[in-house]
Amino acid sequence: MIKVRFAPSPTGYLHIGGARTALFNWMYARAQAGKFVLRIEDTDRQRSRQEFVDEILDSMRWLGLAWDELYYQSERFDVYRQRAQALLEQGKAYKDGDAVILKMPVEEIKIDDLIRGEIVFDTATIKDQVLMKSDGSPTYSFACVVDDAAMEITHVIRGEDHISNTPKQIMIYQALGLKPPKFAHLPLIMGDEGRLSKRTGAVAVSDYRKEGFLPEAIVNYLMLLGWSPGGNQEKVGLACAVKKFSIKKVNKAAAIFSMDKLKWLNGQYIKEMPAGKLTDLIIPFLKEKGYISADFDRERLEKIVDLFKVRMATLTDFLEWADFIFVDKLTVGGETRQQHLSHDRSKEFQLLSERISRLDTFDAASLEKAFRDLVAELGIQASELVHPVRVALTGKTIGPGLFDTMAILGKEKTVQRLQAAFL
RNA sequence: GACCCUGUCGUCUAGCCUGGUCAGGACACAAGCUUUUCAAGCUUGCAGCACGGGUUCAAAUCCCGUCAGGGUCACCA
Repeated sequence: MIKVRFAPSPTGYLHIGGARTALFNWMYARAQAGKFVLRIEDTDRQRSRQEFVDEILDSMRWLGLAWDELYYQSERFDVYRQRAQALLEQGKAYKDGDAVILKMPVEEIKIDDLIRGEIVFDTATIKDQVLMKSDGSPTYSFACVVDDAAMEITHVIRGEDHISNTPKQIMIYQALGLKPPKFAHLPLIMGDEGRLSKRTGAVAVSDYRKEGFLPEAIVNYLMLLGWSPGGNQEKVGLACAVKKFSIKKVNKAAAIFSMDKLKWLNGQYIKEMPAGKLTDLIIPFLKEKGYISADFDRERLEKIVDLFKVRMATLTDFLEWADFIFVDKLTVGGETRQQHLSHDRSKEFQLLSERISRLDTFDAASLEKAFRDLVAELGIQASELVHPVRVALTGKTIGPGLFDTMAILGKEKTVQRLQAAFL
């Protein structure tokens, strides 16, 4: 049975690049009916923090990447110490102060990378490697090799930045008398200007969550970076990806992260989501913003969400589009006011508010009829009144259809805002 | 600098292994349709095999070189 692992270090939040590595490992494990191990590499006690561990586990769960086994390297120091001691006794390593260092034999090392094919290294250019540091903690490569062997990892799937670590680690396997696993080095994810950084967008998975991205969209986008399901398919669910996934079809070239495409995908997932489910996801954002309290009108909220669904790219977009429904006092920007409310329409607004006040059913169809009758009587174009009214009601020049907007705003607020528009 | 990896539209990619379809799709961009605005949707357009040599009747595809980009050279992981 195959077994893979994702081994993040809790010295920071789960990075979007790390999430992609985790995802490919996870997909490979599921595709091969193998196991997926999560190993927290917290050997650096100074920089490792519990809050980062929590965040990493939380982000993994949120993305839907469940693990079969979980390990912490900080709990395994005895194992590393024993292995180092054995190498010392066998004369394969030597001491320098309290540090244990591996003698690097000179030889040619061949890696048969599952993605890149054969890679050849000459260890003559590689220095002796520190295995145990003076403070008694293992180095990354040593702990990594000891654990991958102990946990019976069959395939190491990791970022391209680890290619040059591979020959060093193979030498450690040899010294330990262990058989190395198979390796697959994934292409890196880059930003617009080199490394992926905050300039391109959020870096931590938890930040994407806060910004209103859906886990299925992130996972979908990430899998498309360096892999394709074929058949010109863009929207791919985890289950479908698992069926089609093949490590050999993973690309070799680094990919540049595109926030535009991620947002597009996120919007696609939002559009196809039932209003009820979407509402569930938006409620926490509304509560945090103070737009709704505990006893809000669920049915009405679902209608509002449904109205804005089609134009949202992220969940937080809703907060910006629909803010006028939740606030009591509307503020209209100076420029917008100048453009649409500088011409005095108080007479028309007054007539409109009188007409709609009399409506028994305050729905879009009735509102539209009342509105159109009025403009016909006044002998003006509908658009002459539509735009100023929208601005007066929403503070925006853009938004859903005006009659839907009025209906959802409700009679009271609509009339009140119409009458207050030119005061 | 040394070693290693990579190179198809602006971006993500299909095609490369097993040479021979106008190099296909998506995002973005532009135009049109629709329309009370913005979106969404539909239609159309723009745009690419890094360069130079080979091999071959035929090269994005196989080989070599050049150039460009990236990664690693820690008692960080």
